[in-house]
Amino acid sequence: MTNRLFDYSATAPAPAFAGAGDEYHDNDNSVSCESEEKRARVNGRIGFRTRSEIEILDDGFKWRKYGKKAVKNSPNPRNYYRCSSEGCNVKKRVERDRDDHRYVITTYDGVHNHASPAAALQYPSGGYYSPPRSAGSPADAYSAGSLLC
DNA sequence: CGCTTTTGACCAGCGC
DNA sequence: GCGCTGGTCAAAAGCG
Repeated sequence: MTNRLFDYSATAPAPAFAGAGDEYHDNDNSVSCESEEKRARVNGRIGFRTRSEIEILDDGFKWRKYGKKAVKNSPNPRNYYRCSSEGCNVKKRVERDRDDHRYVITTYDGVHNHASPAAALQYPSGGYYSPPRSAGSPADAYSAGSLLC
């Protein structure tokens, strides 16, 4: 990786990272989503779409790719990333939007139990988690709950 | 030298 | 019971 150029046209719902992470979920509406919710049984799962030309969004953490798989839902392959920090078992799923190729769907699985290297440089206050620099308009950011269904 | 990336295969879970 | 999809691991190669 090494590309730090990202269009933060959209930003991740930082609050969800805090730990409470009760998932996103537009709630109501998807009854079929329930099974999906059960399967999740992992707290701190967030999905959001970002308008970016690159699929590797540098959110300040060091991600190591550990797998790639072509899913039937989208003609594009899905990439699986994992936080390279020891003790941090946060996983990230990145795939291009099926309808808008200029959008990438990023799904975080888990919560970082350490401050991001980049955040440490900017927020040496020993913050648990520091939101990605630059606050964009959450307009594009939306709960991918319906998307994952 | 160390770390990351890449591809393939294997396994598990769920649905029909 | 079988098939399918998704997800993860492992080994090797390349690059900085």
